[in-house]
Amino acid sequence: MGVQLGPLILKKVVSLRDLEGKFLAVDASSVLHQFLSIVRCPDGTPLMDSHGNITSSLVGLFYRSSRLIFEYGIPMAFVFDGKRPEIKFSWLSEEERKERNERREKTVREWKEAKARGDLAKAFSKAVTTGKLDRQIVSDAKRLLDLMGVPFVQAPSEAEAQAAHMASMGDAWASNSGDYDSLLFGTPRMARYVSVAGKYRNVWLPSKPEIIELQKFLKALDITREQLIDLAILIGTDYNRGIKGIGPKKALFLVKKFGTIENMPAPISSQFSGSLAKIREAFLKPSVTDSYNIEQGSIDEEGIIEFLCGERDFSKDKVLNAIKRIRKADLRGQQSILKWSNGVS
DNA sequence: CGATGCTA
DNA sequence: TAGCATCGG
Repeated sequence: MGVQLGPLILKKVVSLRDLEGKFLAVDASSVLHQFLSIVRCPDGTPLMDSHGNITSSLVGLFYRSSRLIFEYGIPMAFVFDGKRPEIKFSWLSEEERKERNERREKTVREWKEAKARGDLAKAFSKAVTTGKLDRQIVSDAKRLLDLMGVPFVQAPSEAEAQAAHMASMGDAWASNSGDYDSLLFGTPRMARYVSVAGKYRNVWLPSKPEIIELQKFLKALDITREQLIDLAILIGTDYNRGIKGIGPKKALFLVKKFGTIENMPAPISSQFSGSLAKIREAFLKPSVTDSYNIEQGSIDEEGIIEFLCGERDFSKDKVLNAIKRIRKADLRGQQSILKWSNGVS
Protein backbone atom coordinates (compact mmCIF):
# COMPACT_ATOMS: atom_id res chain seq x y z
CA MET A 1 0.00 0.00 0.00
CA GLY A 2 1.93 3.00 1.24
CA VAL A 3 1.10 6.66 1.44
CA GLN A 4 0.16 8.50 -1.77
CA LEU A 5 2.62 11.38 -1.84
CA GLY A 6 3.20 11.16 -5.60
CA PRO A 7 1.99 14.59 -6.73
CA LEU A 8 4.11 16.39 -4.11
CA ILE A 9 7.35 14.47 -4.48
CA LEU A 10 10.56 16.29 -5.39
CA LYS A 11 12.78 13.77 -7.12
CA LYS A 12 15.98 13.61 -9.09
CA VAL A 13 16.20 11.14 -11.96
CA VAL A 14 19.64 9.53 -12.24
CA SER A 15 21.17 6.59 -14.09
CA LEU A 16 22.36 3.27 -12.68
CA ARG A 17 25.96 4.37 -13.24
CA ASP A 18 25.41 7.24 -10.81
CA LEU A 19 24.69 4.67 -8.10
CA GLU A 20 28.06 2.93 -8.36
CA GLY A 21 29.53 2.47 -4.89
CA LYS A 22 26.37 3.78 -3.20
CA PHE A 23 25.18 1.31 -0.57
CA LEU A 24 21.44 0.63 -0.66
CA ALA A 25 19.31 -0.77 2.16
CA VAL A 26 16.63 -2.51 0.13
CA ASP A 27 13.10 -3.21 1.32
CA ALA A 28 13.01 -6.90 0.38
CA SER A 29 9.25 -7.32 0.31
CA SER A 30 8.88 -4.39 -2.05
CA VAL A 31 11.28 -6.07 -4.50
CA LEU A 32 9.96 -9.62 -4.09
CA HIS A 33 6.40 -8.42 -4.50
CA GLN A 34 7.26 -6.66 -7.71
CA PHE A 35 8.80 -9.80 -9.18
CA LEU A 36 5.95 -11.96 -7.95
CA SER A 37 3.42 -9.77 -9.72
CA ILE A 38 5.20 -9.27 -13.03
CA VAL A 39 7.32 -12.36 -13.69
CA ARG A 40 4.57 -14.64 -14.99
CA CYS A 41 3.56 -16.73 -17.94
CA PRO A 42 1.36 -15.00 -20.54
CA ASP A 43 -1.77 -16.47 -18.89
CA GLY A 44 -0.76 -15.04 -15.52
CA THR A 45 0.52 -18.23 -13.89
CA PRO A 46 3.62 -17.53 -11.79
CA LEU A 47 6.82 -19.42 -12.58
CA MET A 48 7.11 -22.60 -10.50
CA ASP A 49 9.45 -25.53 -10.04
CA SER A 50 8.23 -29.10 -10.53
CA HIS A 51 7.12 -29.28 -6.88
CA GLY A 52 4.92 -26.22 -7.22
CA ASN A 53 7.24 -23.82 -5.36
CA ILE A 54 6.82 -20.33 -6.81
CA THR A 55 10.06 -19.15 -8.40
CA SER A 56 9.06 -15.82 -10.02
CA SER A 57 10.61 -13.83 -7.19
CA LEU A 58 13.73 -16.00 -7.13
CA VAL A 59 14.30 -15.53 -10.86
CA GLY A 60 13.98 -11.77 -10.57
CA LEU A 61 16.07 -11.53 -7.43
CA PHE A 62 18.90 -13.62 -8.85
CA TYR A 63 19.33 -11.88 -12.20
CA ARG A 64 18.67 -8.34 -10.98
CA SER A 65 20.71 -8.35 -7.80
CA SER A 66 23.67 -10.09 -9.45
CA ARG A 67 23.76 -7.47 -12.18
CA LEU A 68 23.22 -4.48 -9.91
CA ILE A 69 25.74 -5.56 -7.29
CA PHE A 70 28.49 -7.06 -9.40
CA GLU A 71 28.17 -5.37 -12.78
CA TYR A 72 26.94 -1.94 -11.74
CA GLY A 73 28.92 -2.07 -8.48
CA ILE A 74 25.96 -1.07 -6.31
CA PRO A 75 26.46 -2.70 -2.90
CA MET A 76 23.25 -3.56 -1.09
CA ALA A 77 21.68 -5.31 1.87
CA PHE A 78 18.14 -6.66 1.78
CA VAL A 79 15.93 -5.84 4.74
CA PHE A 80 13.13 -8.24 5.63
CA ASP A 81 9.94 -7.46 7.52
CA GLY A 82 9.62 -8.70 11.08
CA LYS A 83 6.57 -8.54 13.31
CA ARG A 84 3.75 -6.43 11.93
CA PRO A 85 3.14 -3.38 14.15
CA GLU A 86 -0.14 -3.77 16.04
CA ILE A 87 -1.41 -0.49 14.67
CA LYS A 88 -0.96 -1.58 11.03
CA PHE A 89 -4.39 -1.95 9.40
CA SER A 90 -5.91 -2.19 12.89
CA TRP A 91 -8.28 0.60 11.82
CA LEU A 92 -10.01 -1.58 9.22
CA SER A 93 -13.45 -2.77 10.30
CA GLU A 94 -14.39 -6.44 10.18
CA GLU A 95 -16.63 -5.62 7.27
CA GLU A 96 -13.82 -3.91 5.39
CA ARG A 97 -11.48 -6.87 5.98
CA LYS A 98 -14.16 -9.18 4.63
CA GLU A 99 -14.64 -6.92 1.61
CA ARG A 100 -10.92 -6.94 0.91
CA ASN A 101 -10.77 -10.72 1.09
CA GLU A 102 -13.79 -11.08 -1.14
CA ARG A 103 -12.38 -8.67 -3.67
CA ARG A 104 -9.17 -10.68 -3.78
CA GLU A 105 -11.04 -13.96 -4.20
CA LYS A 106 -13.12 -12.38 -6.94
CA THR A 107 -9.97 -11.29 -8.80
CA VAL A 108 -8.60 -14.83 -8.56
CA ARG A 109 -11.88 -16.18 -10.01
CA GLU A 110 -11.79 -13.61 -12.83
CA TRP A 111 -8.20 -14.61 -13.57
CA LYS A 112 -9.13 -18.30 -13.80
CA GLU A 113 -12.14 -17.49 -15.98
CA ALA A 114 -10.18 -15.30 -18.38
CA LYS A 115 -7.50 -17.99 -18.56
CA ALA A 116 -10.11 -20.65 -19.31
CA ARG A 117 -11.60 -18.73 -22.23
CA GLY A 118 -8.15 -17.88 -23.58
CA ASP A 119 -8.25 -14.13 -22.90
CA LEU A 120 -4.56 -13.89 -22.04
CA ALA A 121 -4.33 -10.12 -21.66
CA LYS A 122 -7.23 -10.09 -19.22
CA ALA A 123 -5.89 -13.14 -17.39
CA PHE A 124 -2.46 -11.55 -16.94
CA SER A 125 -3.88 -8.24 -15.73
CA LYS A 126 -6.00 -10.03 -13.11
CA ALA A 127 -3.16 -12.30 -12.01
CA VAL A 128 -0.65 -9.54 -11.26
CA THR A 129 -2.54 -8.35 -8.19
CA THR A 130 -3.09 -11.80 -6.68
CA GLY A 131 0.49 -12.62 -5.58
CA LYS A 132 1.23 -13.05 -1.88
CA LEU A 133 4.64 -13.37 -0.26
CA ASP A 134 4.45 -16.59 1.74
CA ARG A 135 6.98 -18.14 4.11
CA GLN A 136 8.48 -20.27 1.34
CA ILE A 137 9.09 -17.33 -1.01
CA VAL A 138 10.77 -15.35 1.75
CA SER A 139 12.96 -18.23 2.96
CA ASP A 140 13.98 -19.07 -0.62
CA ALA A 141 14.98 -15.44 -1.14
CA LYS A 142 17.07 -15.40 2.05
CA ARG A 143 18.72 -18.67 1.09
CA LEU A 144 19.70 -17.33 -2.32
CA LEU A 145 21.06 -14.09 -0.87
CA ASP A 146 23.19 -16.12 1.55
CA LEU A 147 24.58 -18.19 -1.31
CA MET A 148 25.37 -15.00 -3.25
CA GLY A 149 27.10 -13.53 -0.21
CA VAL A 150 24.60 -10.66 -0.23
CA PRO A 151 23.87 -9.49 3.31
CA PHE A 152 20.34 -9.37 4.60
CA VAL A 153 18.91 -7.86 7.75
CA GLN A 154 15.98 -9.16 9.73
CA ALA A 155 14.02 -6.13 10.90
CA PRO A 156 12.32 -6.40 14.29
CA SER A 157 9.23 -4.86 12.70
CA GLU A 158 8.78 -2.78 9.53
CA ALA A 159 11.57 -3.31 6.98
CA GLU A 160 11.11 0.23 5.68
CA ALA A 161 11.69 1.63 9.15
CA GLN A 162 14.83 -0.51 9.56
CA ALA A 163 16.16 0.54 6.14
CA ALA A 164 15.47 4.19 7.00
CA HIS A 165 17.35 3.70 10.27
CA MET A 166 20.35 2.22 8.46
CA ALA A 167 20.42 5.20 6.12
CA SER A 168 20.09 7.62 9.04
CA MET A 169 23.02 5.94 10.76
CA GLY A 170 25.11 6.41 7.61
CA ASP A 171 25.45 2.66 7.07
CA ALA A 172 23.51 2.97 3.83
CA TRP A 173 23.66 5.80 1.30
CA ALA A 174 19.94 5.44 0.73
CA SER A 175 17.03 3.19 1.46
CA ASN A 176 15.31 1.61 -1.52
CA SER A 177 11.61 0.94 -1.66
CA GLY A 178 8.66 1.56 -3.90
CA ASP A 179 6.72 3.21 -1.11
CA TYR A 180 7.09 6.74 0.16
CA ASP A 181 6.53 5.52 3.73
CA SER A 182 10.32 5.42 4.01
CA LEU A 183 10.25 9.23 4.13
CA LEU A 184 7.80 9.18 7.03
CA PHE A 185 10.20 6.82 8.82
CA GLY A 186 12.84 9.49 8.34
CA THR A 187 15.15 8.07 5.70
CA PRO A 188 17.46 10.96 4.73
CA ARG A 189 17.52 9.65 1.16
CA MET A 190 15.53 7.08 -0.75
CA ALA A 191 15.82 5.50 -4.18
CA ARG A 192 13.02 4.12 -6.34
CA TYR A 193 13.07 2.15 -9.59
CA VAL A 194 16.51 0.65 -9.09
CA SER A 195 16.25 -2.00 -11.79
CA VAL A 196 18.13 -2.97 -14.92
CA ALA A 197 15.35 -1.96 -17.31
CA GLY A 198 11.89 -0.53 -17.20
CA LYS A 199 8.92 -0.43 -19.57
CA TYR A 200 7.75 2.98 -20.72
CA ARG A 201 4.93 3.17 -23.29
CA ASN A 202 5.42 -0.52 -24.10
CA VAL A 203 9.14 -0.22 -24.90
CA TRP A 204 12.03 -1.36 -22.77
CA LEU A 205 14.55 1.30 -21.86
CA PRO A 206 17.46 1.47 -19.41
CA SER A 207 16.02 2.14 -15.97
CA LYS A 208 15.83 5.65 -14.58
CA PRO A 209 16.25 5.42 -10.83
CA GLU A 210 14.73 8.26 -8.80
CA ILE A 211 16.40 9.78 -5.77
CA ILE A 212 14.43 11.66 -3.14
CA GLU A 213 16.24 13.61 -0.45
CA LEU A 214 14.11 14.15 2.63
CA GLN A 215 15.54 17.52 3.66
CA LYS A 216 15.29 18.95 0.13
CA PHE A 217 11.78 17.64 -0.18
CA LEU A 218 10.72 19.14 3.16
CA LYS A 219 12.38 22.42 2.27
CA ALA A 220 10.57 22.55 -1.09
CA LEU A 221 7.23 22.00 0.66
CA ASP A 222 8.33 24.31 3.49
CA ILE A 223 7.19 21.90 6.20
CA THR A 224 8.85 19.77 8.90
CA ARG A 225 9.06 15.98 9.04
CA GLU A 226 6.40 16.03 11.75
CA GLN A 227 4.17 18.01 9.41
CA LEU A 228 4.86 15.57 6.60
CA ILE A 229 3.64 12.82 8.89
CA ASP A 230 0.49 14.79 9.70
CA LEU A 231 0.01 15.40 5.98
CA ALA A 232 0.28 11.66 5.35
CA ILE A 233 -2.14 10.90 8.17
CA LEU A 234 -4.72 13.18 6.53
CA ILE A 235 -4.33 11.34 3.22
CA GLY A 236 -4.25 7.93 4.88
CA THR A 237 -1.42 5.52 5.74
CA ASP A 238 -1.11 1.85 6.66
CA TYR A 239 -1.59 3.01 10.25
CA ASN A 240 -4.76 5.08 9.83
CA ARG A 241 -7.73 5.79 7.60
CA GLY A 242 -7.42 8.98 5.59
CA ILE A 243 -10.09 11.63 5.47
CA LYS A 244 -12.52 11.38 2.60
CA GLY A 245 -12.04 14.19 0.12
CA ILE A 246 -8.51 15.06 1.27
CA GLY A 247 -5.69 14.22 -1.11
CA PRO A 248 -2.04 15.30 -1.21
CA LYS A 249 -2.73 18.88 -2.35
CA LYS A 250 -5.42 19.67 0.21
CA ALA A 251 -3.44 17.96 2.96
CA LEU A 252 -0.42 20.13 2.19
CA PHE A 253 -2.57 23.25 2.23
CA LEU A 254 -4.06 22.30 5.61
CA VAL A 255 -0.74 21.42 7.19
CA LYS A 256 0.80 24.69 6.04
CA LYS A 257 -2.18 26.73 7.18
CA PHE A 258 -2.75 25.12 10.58
CA GLY A 259 0.62 23.56 11.43
CA THR A 260 -0.72 20.42 13.09
CA ILE A 261 -3.85 18.30 12.88
CA GLU A 262 -4.89 19.43 16.38
CA ASN A 263 -5.11 23.01 15.11
CA MET A 264 -7.32 22.11 12.17
CA PRO A 265 -11.10 22.73 12.19
CA ALA A 266 -13.07 20.23 14.25
CA PRO A 267 -14.51 18.28 11.31
CA ILE A 268 -10.91 17.23 10.58
CA SER A 269 -9.17 17.21 13.95
CA SER A 270 -12.00 15.27 15.59
CA GLN A 271 -11.60 12.38 13.14
CA PHE A 272 -8.65 10.95 15.03
CA SER A 273 -10.15 10.78 18.52
CA GLY A 274 -7.00 10.50 20.59
CA SER A 275 -5.18 8.10 18.27
CA LEU A 276 -2.82 10.73 16.80
CA ALA A 277 -0.01 10.21 19.29
CA LYS A 278 0.17 6.49 18.55
CA ILE A 279 0.11 6.91 14.78
CA ARG A 280 2.84 9.57 14.90
CA GLU A 281 4.96 7.48 17.23
CA ALA A 282 4.75 4.50 14.87
CA PHE A 283 6.50 6.67 12.26
CA LEU A 284 8.78 8.66 14.57
CA LYS A 285 9.94 5.88 16.90
CA PRO A 286 9.50 2.60 15.05
CA SER A 287 11.06 -0.57 16.37
CA VAL A 288 14.51 -0.98 14.78
CA THR A 289 17.74 -2.73 15.62
CA ASP A 290 21.39 -1.66 15.60
CA SER A 291 22.68 -5.20 15.38
CA TYR A 292 23.05 -5.94 11.71
CA ASN A 293 25.83 -7.11 9.48
CA ILE A 294 26.05 -5.59 6.02
CA GLU A 295 29.35 -7.02 4.81
CA GLN A 296 29.28 -8.55 1.36
CA GLY A 297 30.32 -12.19 1.78
CA SER A 298 31.77 -14.62 -0.73
CA ILE A 299 29.79 -16.31 -3.48
CA ASP A 300 29.06 -20.01 -3.16
CA GLU A 301 28.88 -20.92 -6.85
CA GLU A 302 28.32 -24.62 -6.21
CA GLY A 303 25.62 -23.83 -3.70
CA ILE A 304 23.81 -21.51 -6.12
CA ILE A 305 23.79 -24.19 -8.82
CA GLU A 306 22.71 -26.89 -6.36
CA PHE A 307 19.84 -24.71 -5.08
CA LEU A 308 18.60 -23.03 -8.26
CA CYS A 309 19.23 -25.85 -10.75
CA GLY A 310 19.08 -28.87 -8.45
CA GLU A 311 16.06 -27.84 -6.39
CA ARG A 312 14.24 -25.08 -8.26
CA ASP A 313 14.59 -26.32 -11.84
CA PHE A 314 16.52 -23.31 -13.18
CA SER A 315 18.36 -23.94 -16.45
CA LYS A 316 21.98 -24.72 -15.70
CA ASP A 317 23.16 -22.86 -18.80
CA LYS A 318 21.52 -19.63 -17.69
CA VAL A 319 22.72 -19.86 -14.11
CA LEU A 320 26.27 -20.68 -15.21
CA ASN A 321 26.11 -17.74 -17.58
CA ALA A 322 25.07 -15.41 -14.79
CA ILE A 323 27.84 -16.76 -12.56
CA LYS A 324 30.32 -16.17 -15.38
CA ARG A 325 29.12 -12.57 -15.63
CA ILE A 326 29.49 -12.18 -11.88
CA ARG A 327 33.05 -13.52 -11.96
CA LYS A 328 33.97 -11.18 -14.80
CA ALA A 329 32.57 -8.18 -12.95
CA ASP A 330 33.53 -9.19 -9.44
CA LEU A 331 36.72 -7.12 -9.22
CA ARG A 332 34.83 -3.96 -10.14
CA GLY A 333 32.10 -4.88 -7.66
CA GLN A 334 34.58 -5.47 -4.86
CA GLN A 335 36.18 -2.11 -5.57
CA SER A 336 32.84 -0.38 -5.33
CA ILE A 337 32.09 -2.10 -2.06
CA LEU A 338 35.53 -1.15 -0.77
CA LYS A 339 34.94 2.40 -1.96
CA TRP A 340 31.77 2.50 0.13
CA SER A 341 33.32 1.03 3.25
CA ASN A 342 36.23 3.51 3.04
CA GLY A 343 33.73 6.33 2.99
CA VAL A 344 34.69 7.63 -0.42
CA SER A 345 31.09 7.84 -1.68
C1' DC B 1 11.54 -8.36 -14.84
C1' DG B 2 15.55 -9.89 -17.15
C1' DA B 3 17.58 -13.30 -20.51
C1' DT B 4 17.68 -15.23 -24.83
C1' DG B 5 16.16 -16.26 -29.60
C1' DC B 6 14.76 -14.78 -33.99
C1' DT B 7 14.63 -11.75 -37.95
C1' DA B 8 16.13 -8.61 -41.30
C1' DT C 1 23.50 -6.69 -34.42
C1' DA C 2 19.64 -3.70 -33.25
C1' DG C 3 15.03 -4.27 -32.38
C1' DC C 4 11.20 -6.88 -31.40
C1' DA C 5 9.12 -11.42 -29.48
C1' DT C 6 8.84 -14.82 -26.25
C1' DC C 7 10.73 -17.72 -22.90
C1' DG C 8 11.85 -18.66 -18.16
C1' DG C 9 10.44 -22.37 -13.83
